[in-house]
Amino acid sequence: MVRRTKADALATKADLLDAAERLFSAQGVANTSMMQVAEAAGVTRGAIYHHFDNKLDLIDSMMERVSLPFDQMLEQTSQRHVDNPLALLRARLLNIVELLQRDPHTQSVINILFHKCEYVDETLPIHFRHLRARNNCIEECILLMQQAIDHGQLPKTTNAAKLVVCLVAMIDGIIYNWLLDPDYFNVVEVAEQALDTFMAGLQQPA
Amino acid sequence: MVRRTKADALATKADLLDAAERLFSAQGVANTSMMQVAEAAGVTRGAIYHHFDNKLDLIDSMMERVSLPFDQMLEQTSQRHVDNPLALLRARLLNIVELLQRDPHTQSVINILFHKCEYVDETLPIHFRHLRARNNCIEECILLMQQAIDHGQLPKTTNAAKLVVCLVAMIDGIIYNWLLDPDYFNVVEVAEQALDTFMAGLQQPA
DNA sequence: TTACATACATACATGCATGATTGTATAAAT
DNA sequence: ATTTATACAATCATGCATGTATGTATGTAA
Repeated sequence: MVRRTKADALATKADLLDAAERLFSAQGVANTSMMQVAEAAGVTRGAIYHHFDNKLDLIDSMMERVSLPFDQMLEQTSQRHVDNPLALLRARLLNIVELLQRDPHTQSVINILFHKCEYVDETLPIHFRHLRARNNCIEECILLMQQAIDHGQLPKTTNAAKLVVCLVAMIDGIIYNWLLDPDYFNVVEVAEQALDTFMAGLQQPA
Repeated sequence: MVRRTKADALATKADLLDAAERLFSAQGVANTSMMQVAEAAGVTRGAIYHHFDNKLDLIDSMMERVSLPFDQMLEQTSQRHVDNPLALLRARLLNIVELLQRDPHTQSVINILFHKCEYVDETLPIHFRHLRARNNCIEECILLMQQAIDHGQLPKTTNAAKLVVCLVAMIDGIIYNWLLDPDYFNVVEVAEQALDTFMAGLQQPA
């Protein structure tokens, strides 16, 4: 009804993204219409189609918003672990879980990715972003584990690639199950326990 | 067009369930219409609504079909492990993965549950079945781990409940990731590695 | 001040998807 | 042999959801 300034437009866009995050996370992507998102943001569908091409573009923008802090986290190499790749590996994986527990945006978006969005061709561009991030994470973990082997922190016979898949899958599984019922257990606690137990097991030869 | 015998009707029903399994697993539940399912089964929508109340009922029947072999598997207590609860625990979890690798029906249905179906209120009855099975599994695993502690196979200080959550989450995560890209790794191999490493870690005190 | 671009609201056209109803040919029961 | 129930096909009515096109009031630049 009214015309707004450039800053107001950005606020509207953010409102739309917030509303989408909430609604998608609560009711699922396919089950939420553009109309509902607009209403929740206090505008009409016209506003959405002004800011986003379509539903997919809306979701994509939503994802991009949280991928930023995630990428930042990955880049910061803790100085404390410069000569302790195994500890860094542990810290890296734990950081993901801690970010998840701390930031509600990350929580909603990961929840959408895991439980509220079908993994189909139509939504492929969204999942590509997710997969790329995951592969980056795996690659870095393999690198770190390899360094740990070279540093003598792990047995020479350690199969880094295979064990990193186990490790990352374990974290994925913990997040997956926690999001299903966040009151059932504490993510960070369980993740720590899981990491410690698994990494203790790494010391034993097969 | 034609009228069939009672056995033929059952065949039609099975065809519909098969078609639904394939299509849902390939394109997602929300993205697949009753029309498509009917066409894939070589009948019209009339046939579906004769055999099933609606889409949800169709999905539910689909799930029920595979829950049978799954439940059977859980009931068979291997005689080899009567006095080795830790080995039985390992065998139980590995059995799930082996069943998954072996049976394409289980594969499709678990794939639907994990990746092709939004976890929303509307589909709650479906996920309840899944959650119930998972909780049964967790409870039995806790029981077994407790027995292992009593048998002296694990340290007295072992926190069974917490560690079983880690274990089951790890298997979940492996399955989750494997279904995303079945060619990336061998489920059974990785699951064995994961179980062995984690259970080796159980021997170490915190 | 005029001209244009921006930020939406409103209205419209279209396209499925669902569920219900009805029709019908055949098996099964009596 | 007749009746009835079954197993579908075919049609219909309805309801969203999407995308687009248009209108309009306001900021913004010249």
